Amino acid sequence: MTSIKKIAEIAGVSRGTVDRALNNRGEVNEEVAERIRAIARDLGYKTNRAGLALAARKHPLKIGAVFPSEGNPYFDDVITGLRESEKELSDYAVSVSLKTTRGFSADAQIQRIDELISEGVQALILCPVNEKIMVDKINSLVDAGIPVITSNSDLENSKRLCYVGTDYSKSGRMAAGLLGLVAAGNPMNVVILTGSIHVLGHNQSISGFYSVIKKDYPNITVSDVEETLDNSDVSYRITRNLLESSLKPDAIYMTAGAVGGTCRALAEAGSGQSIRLFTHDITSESRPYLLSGIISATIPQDPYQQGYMPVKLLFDYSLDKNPPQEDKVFTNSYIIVRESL
Amino acid sequence: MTSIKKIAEIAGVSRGTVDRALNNRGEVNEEVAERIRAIARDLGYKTNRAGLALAARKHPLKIGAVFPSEGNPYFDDVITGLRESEKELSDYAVSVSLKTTRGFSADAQIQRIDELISEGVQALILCPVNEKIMVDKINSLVDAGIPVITSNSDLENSKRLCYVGTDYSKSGRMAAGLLGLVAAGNPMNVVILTGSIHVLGHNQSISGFYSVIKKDYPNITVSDVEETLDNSDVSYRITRNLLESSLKPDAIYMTAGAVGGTCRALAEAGSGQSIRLFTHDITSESRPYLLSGIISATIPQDPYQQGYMPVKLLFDYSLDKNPPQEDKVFTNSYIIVRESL
DNA sequence: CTGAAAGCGCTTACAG
DNA sequence: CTGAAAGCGCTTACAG
Repeated sequence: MTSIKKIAEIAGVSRGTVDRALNNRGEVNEEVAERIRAIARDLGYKTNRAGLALAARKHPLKIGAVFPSEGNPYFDDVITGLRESEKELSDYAVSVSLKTTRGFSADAQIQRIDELISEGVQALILCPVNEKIMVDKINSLVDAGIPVITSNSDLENSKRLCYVGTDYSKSGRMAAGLLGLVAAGNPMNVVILTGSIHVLGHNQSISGFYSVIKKDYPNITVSDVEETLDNSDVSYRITRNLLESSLKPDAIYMTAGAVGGTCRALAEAGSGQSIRLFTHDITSESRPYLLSGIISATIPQDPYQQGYMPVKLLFDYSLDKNPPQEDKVFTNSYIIVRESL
Repeated sequence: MTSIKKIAEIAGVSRGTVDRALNNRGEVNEEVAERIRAIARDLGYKTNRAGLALAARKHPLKIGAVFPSEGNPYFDDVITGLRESEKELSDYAVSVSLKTTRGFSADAQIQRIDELISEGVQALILCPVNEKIMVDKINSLVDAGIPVITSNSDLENSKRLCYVGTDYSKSGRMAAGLLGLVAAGNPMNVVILTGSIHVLGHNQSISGFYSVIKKDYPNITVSDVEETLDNSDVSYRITRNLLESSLKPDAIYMTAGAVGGTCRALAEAGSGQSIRLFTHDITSESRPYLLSGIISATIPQDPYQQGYMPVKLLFDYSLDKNPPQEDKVFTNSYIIVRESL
């Protein structure tokens, strides 16, 4: 293992100079710097994280996070991941300050961000609403030297470092694959309940779903797409209507939240009702319904990692200033059934 | 953050003494030790891994691993996990030396273990065959101060530190849950192809499978259980026979390997054949069959973690000598379909 | 039984 | 532009 010390000896300079050269801190003669870099390259130098971490304790890293988690159990696991990551990095003087909002409001998010900035956070994790004003906010933060990672919901056209979250299109394709499996070639009529047609992710799930049934499962038809606005009162009402409708669907596919309302309506209709429900995610609210069989199967999208990864990535970035390998870090989607719990 | 230095100041002793007291190295007056421990407790002292790691570089940790991976693509991901873990810990002077065997032979495994010991490894990761002689070997290693973690396959009655791997019973239950979902209340006749009735894990999968269909899916019947011995020639032949049999099953559930042989037989029978195949794991061999629809769905068991976790756990153990929280660290099982790839 | 000192690999004022 | 030194938190011979 090559260390800075060894390189310094070989180059005949001090360790400080090697540090400056290798980390492009300037203030070093370009010829000397190039010689040092060449030696490092030849010896396959890799900076040692333990040494780095120890030195970094003199300048702790404060990370801020803003999530619309109030009243939304989906984010429970995201926050667990966030805290676990913080705990694992506590030896490296990393701390995470979390602010929450209820619902999706750009104003509320910006307010929380400003609070965090005044607390002195040096990096941010955001789950931004899809509005121009948030793009501007993110860009001005990044310009001011505060790196931003988007989690769960992306703003592609902003200067965020990267996105960590669901591959919504793939999740939709998987849902279609699962329905195809269950339909087994027989006709199946599906109603899609989506969150909002204004939310990019939800639309991507629907497109993914359609792309697969069009290609592989002509026996599956979608008779309706309705918005729940992630509101369980709305999803309850819609589901009640479906149950009474003359063209009762064989299955419901929910791309987003408000799962509780639909489950409640199906549960009230009793075990005789024959609509099968397929959802994403698994929360404290939906869990009992998977156990009781109201939900046939669900496709979670690793919310834990959506909290865990951004902290790690911002820490890495603070050390080496190299942006993450991937512009979009997709979390795993996988199917679970009652017996998985 | 409390450090050893701070505790030393408060206790009015040297850092060396604090270190000895907190890590039970002996050679310290019991009253002084107790006072130091009390201070550490009150201040919520947690040893800093970065400092620890740096000091540990003077005594690098060499871990040995023995896997029956030759000719068995299942272990590809296990080894990827092993190497990734090694890479992440390289700053902590951890290295992993891997030896492989072809097939399951206690003699071959013991020979590899002895080679590793003579290379000076200080801890071992094993995927032991289920034989008394391996229990004895593990026990004598542990008695000699070499901690052992079993991966993928356990020997519960040995002195291994812990097991990392599949919850076979749960995997079997999930498979049954999935078949129940697909059967949708209609009669379904299943043939189980297992690896060997002498392998504990395979039997646990079968029991798990039965427990669920007995409780929840009376419409599912198991007409036959056959052994493939993880040999694709055998599974090919069995599957051919099933295809020609008068009581052709609706589905095959494979608990173990030899998936390739069954897939080949089903593929040769053409798309008109109506047997649906459910398996565990996903390998370079089985992947194309999931893509082409020969395999309806599969339940991998996170082989990557089976390599990744043991290295981390042995490293942690080398630092603090505390055995892992769990006696059995189960890796995740989850259902994937073609669209998951 | 205890302490002083050196060292793991890195960074960073400070002095020149 | 460069070096010497101190320090992050821990461990460990060595001396007493």
